[in-house]
Amino acid sequence: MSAKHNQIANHLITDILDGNYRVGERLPSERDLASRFQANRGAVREAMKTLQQIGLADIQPGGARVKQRNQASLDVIGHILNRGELPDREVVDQILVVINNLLTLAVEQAIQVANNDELETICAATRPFYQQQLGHVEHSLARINLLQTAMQASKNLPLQLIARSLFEQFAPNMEPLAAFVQIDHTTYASYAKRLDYALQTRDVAAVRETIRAFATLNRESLIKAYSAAQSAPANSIVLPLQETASS
Amino acid sequence: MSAKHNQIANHLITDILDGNYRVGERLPSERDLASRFQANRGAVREAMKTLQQIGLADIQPGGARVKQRNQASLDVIGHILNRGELPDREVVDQILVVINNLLTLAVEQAIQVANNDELETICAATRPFYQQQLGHVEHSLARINLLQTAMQASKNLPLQLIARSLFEQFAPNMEPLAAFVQIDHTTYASYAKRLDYALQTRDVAAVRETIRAFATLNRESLIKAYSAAQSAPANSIVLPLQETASS
DNA sequence: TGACCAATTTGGCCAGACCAAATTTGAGGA
DNA sequence: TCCTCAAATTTGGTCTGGCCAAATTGGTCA
Repeated sequence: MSAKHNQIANHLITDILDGNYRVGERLPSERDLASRFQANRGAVREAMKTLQQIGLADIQPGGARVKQRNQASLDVIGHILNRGELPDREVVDQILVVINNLLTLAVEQAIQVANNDELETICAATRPFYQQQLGHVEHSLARINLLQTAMQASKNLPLQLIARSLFEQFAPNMEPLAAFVQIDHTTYASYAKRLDYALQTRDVAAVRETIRAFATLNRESLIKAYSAAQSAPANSIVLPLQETASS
Repeated sequence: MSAKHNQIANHLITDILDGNYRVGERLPSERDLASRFQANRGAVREAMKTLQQIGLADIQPGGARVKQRNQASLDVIGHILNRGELPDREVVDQILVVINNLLTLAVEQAIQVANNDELETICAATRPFYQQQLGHVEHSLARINLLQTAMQASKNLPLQLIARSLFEQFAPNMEPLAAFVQIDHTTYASYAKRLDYALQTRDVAAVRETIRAFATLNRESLIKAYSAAQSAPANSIVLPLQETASS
């Protein structure tokens, strides 16, 4: 499917994240990797460049060396989540904390710098939660929309970039859990209503508190989803609606 | 100095950020760029890969197209700050807001998850501010250390990655302003002392308030620095201690 | 006018080669 | 025996030239 240099890059990334190379250790040379992957050195070169920009390897004349994970770029998150059947629960929890925090900041900033019309766009994004009956997919889209709208209204470019990068790596990797997520529409609706009101009154404290409530709700639903997913056989993850099939 | 593909990449990045290519517009072909920069296609190829991973261009068979700035990766920030004599004041302000927020979150998390020894490392990082006489450089290093220590203690990987990426793009680009920054050591010391105490008593509200105070202080000193820098001729930026030289 | 098809352009990849810097190695001296 | 320093090797950076498949483009035909 994907381009060859991506295959190579992904292979190397997986190897590094799996700990097959120790930090500071030298990666095989480009020529070596080229013969291993039966590829041209140019393709390997591009893969190495990916590693470098993800921040997993420091590549210099003389050899490429593995860097520490917490010295990497934000773009590793997606690859870290991508390992294993389910995304790492701890990292997911940490991401939720950060996203919640960024969303709070965005709305706070929006209240400070946005005019009524711009603020109204955020309010509009809260309404689907309590004015409509949403399916799983629509609910998810509505949440994404709320996040993006808030980021837009904050007019804070770095904030937008961070939220985008983080979320784009987060969302697709949560797919395996999606089928196990139960959404408490009623509670969600009431929180959304509160957020809407808090925004219109530009009540920062209420906004902060409401988003915190959202976060708690999300976190609880995620915990349940993990429990459900882990108690289900691996082969039923793709088809959670069917009976437990034979191995 | 730098590698050729970096020169090409920087040139293209500057062009895009300067608006020489409209969003959605197709970039020149790799072969075209290769002849323009008198370089090999392979080098251009690596430069294009940089653009892609910075998120400024979407590169596909058929042509590479310019993306919107707010759809880029966090790694554009450095390049955005790098344009012009002084870093863009508005973006700098936005970054300070975000960093302040991330620091607050980190300390909050640390208070939640870190044991006393780990929390003590943050406290230790506050002490240089009020137990020692710091020069400009040492003061700067102490601030960096405080930030990093807090991130470490938060044990939140995404948070660490974001803060690191953001700060590493921010700090070097503030260099042109460094000479104009006046540090209010006395106030800084008193805030540091408050933060130390708040940490030891695990008082989240006090921490939050103190960091906000820090942020205000930083912001004010930055505003003054901009005023000073802008009133000084361009050629004196490098040598701010000398008399205003002839144009 | 609009749909369809061929020619061209473009990115992806490959082969082999040269250079400069870094690493490794080995020889010589203390 | 151990250290030092220079030679040989390895490694990344770049180059030339070429082929392939997908996307774009332009012209043709209905």
